[in-house]
Amino acid sequence: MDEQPRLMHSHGVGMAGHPGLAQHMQDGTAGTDGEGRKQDIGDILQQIMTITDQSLDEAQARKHALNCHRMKPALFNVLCEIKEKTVLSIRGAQEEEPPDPQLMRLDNMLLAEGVAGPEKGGGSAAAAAAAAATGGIGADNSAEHSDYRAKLSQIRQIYHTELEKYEQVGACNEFTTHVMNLLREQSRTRPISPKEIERMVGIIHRKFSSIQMQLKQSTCEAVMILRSRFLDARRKRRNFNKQATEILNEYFYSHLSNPYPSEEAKEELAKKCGITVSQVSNWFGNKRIRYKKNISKFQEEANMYAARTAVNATSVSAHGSQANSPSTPNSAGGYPSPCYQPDRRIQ
DNA sequence: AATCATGATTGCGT
DNA sequence: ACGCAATCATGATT
Repeated sequence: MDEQPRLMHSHGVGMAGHPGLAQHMQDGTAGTDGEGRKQDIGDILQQIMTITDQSLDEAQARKHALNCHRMKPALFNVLCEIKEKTVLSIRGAQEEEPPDPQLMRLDNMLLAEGVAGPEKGGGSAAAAAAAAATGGIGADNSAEHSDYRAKLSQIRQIYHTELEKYEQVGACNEFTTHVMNLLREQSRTRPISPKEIERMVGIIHRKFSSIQMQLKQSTCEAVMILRSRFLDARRKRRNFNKQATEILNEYFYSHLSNPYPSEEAKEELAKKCGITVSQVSNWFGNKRIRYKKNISKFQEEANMYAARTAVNATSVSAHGSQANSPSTPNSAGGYPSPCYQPDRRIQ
């Protein structure tokens, strides 16, 4: 494409200054007036130059004629020679980029959001993750997230249909093979080295992958915006349901001397309450500080839960097996406990 | 609309 | 990495 000026130039100067070739030409064309086509190099080159301007049929015919021309091999060699010299300047140092870190980052993000994952019904994985992140029990906030889920799957669908167009198995390869065939075809009449074809394929691939990258980037952006709008838990804070808070409070007050649940305990609590482990951690963090800050305010609550666990303990004590009942005495040195005393109410 | 309650976030120290 | 303390932002209550 871009070598036209160069060819034109060589046509004007290079050829004329090649005595050997000129000689050869004259010899070759002198006696062949059988087809009635006496052409000099200029004409042939002119044909080659204008071949793209012709209609396809005409071009095809002309190409065929050119191919059959007896001078063709010689000319072609010369063209190749010239090309070989000029092509050196084209040979820009372009190294194949290894797996692009940014692209990988985008891929990972999309995968994590459930957008790039395997085709599933409505991105349920993402919805589940979202539900877990905001910490709710299904029925409670499924309505909240249905909008989010719908929008996410919309994004997902767009992403996939767009991606299919540029996927390696799709249009990219098709286009590439098409171009390669075209170039191979042209390489019979035009000096095109295999390396050039290779280079062209590289260019096409880079172009396609850059389009893909853009697609992924904009999809990521869309997902992030969606997330920030719908899932910013801080903006859309929901109180835990009563059962969850009771479970948490029960644990807290029955472990008042050491209200620091282990990782496993947190996991169990999270499962029982239908919230995440980090939410459990948050809850205990808040609870500890707020309890400590104003113990008297929590006195009533503490007594209530203490009484409840006491009842539990007596009913369970028949079995004798207590995995994690209040093992440490209340005075072990955690928080000053209200030490359950029905008579002594709040001071 | 004020105020309180509460889950989440942030900055810091360990 | 964890906990604490302060703070934010929202939900619930008055």
